[in-house]
Amino acid sequence: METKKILNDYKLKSTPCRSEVLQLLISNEHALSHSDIETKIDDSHDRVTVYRTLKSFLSKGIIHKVLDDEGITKYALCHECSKEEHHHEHVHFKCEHCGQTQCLDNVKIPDIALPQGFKSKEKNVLIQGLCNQCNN
Amino acid sequence: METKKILNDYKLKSTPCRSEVLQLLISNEHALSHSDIETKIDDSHDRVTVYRTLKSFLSKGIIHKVLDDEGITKYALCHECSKEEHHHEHVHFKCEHCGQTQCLDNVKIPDIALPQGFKSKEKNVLIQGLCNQCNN
DNA sequence: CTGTGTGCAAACACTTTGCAGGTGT
DNA sequence: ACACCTGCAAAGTGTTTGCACACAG
Repeated sequence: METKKILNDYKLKSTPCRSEVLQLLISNEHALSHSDIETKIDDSHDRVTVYRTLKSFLSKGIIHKVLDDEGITKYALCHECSKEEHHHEHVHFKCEHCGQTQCLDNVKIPDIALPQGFKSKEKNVLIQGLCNQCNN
Repeated sequence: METKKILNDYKLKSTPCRSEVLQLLISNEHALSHSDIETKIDDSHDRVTVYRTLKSFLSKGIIHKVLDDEGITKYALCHECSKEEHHHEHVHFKCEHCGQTQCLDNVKIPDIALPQGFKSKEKNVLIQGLCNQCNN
């Protein structure tokens, strides 16, 4: 059980709901919304429990939030983060054909010069277009 | 009445609610959420009417959506758009101290190279940090 | 055994829709 | 006069909270 080990690592108790949600996020290359997750896991898990599961994953840094262009909150694994250090300076991409959102972990956000007086602490980039599956 | 002229230009009937919302957006340099707007205009206007007003402004290209880091939808005037042509390739900035979100119209989004097969059509950048008012 | 996670019910926030009546041009 | 805008009521969706019970370590 890979998920059990991960949960232990992050000091979260291993429970069926957490394992299932985590497994889903691990095996899925796209960011998933709460409702995506709800429909893909076992019905027996309550909607509220899934919310709380995601919240606990977020607070431990196992996953991060991805906002798409319509403000829909999605979640994806933190591939580049260790427990101690977090990097989210990668680009998110939403395909307008298939609707899927993904992290382009290898595409870093360039520096952007701001006007006098502004101080940048965090950057978030969402690109929309056609993904490599839909662009033919 | 500047607002009346603008509404006419965009082929929208001039009504009290539209004028008031438009005036508010014109005189405000920050992006405003629906609830910001609701509290700042005359109580007599129904919440629903404000939603519809914003939707009509959006569809005519008078304003554009700005999403902040928490997925809150805000609205700001299109300074750079004409009726025919729309540019939104500027950076949005949210100050983590005062909470205000604004368009940095002069800060263009740099080109970002995507992996093989991806095609970019629209880019959206949100930077968080301290604005020129709060950074001292 | 103890603290944490879960399920259920309910509340809350945000946004949309249908309809009847009112208003701008 | 007519099309369009508005207000009200209601419903849909997404998310949070309180509480009693269940379960993992």
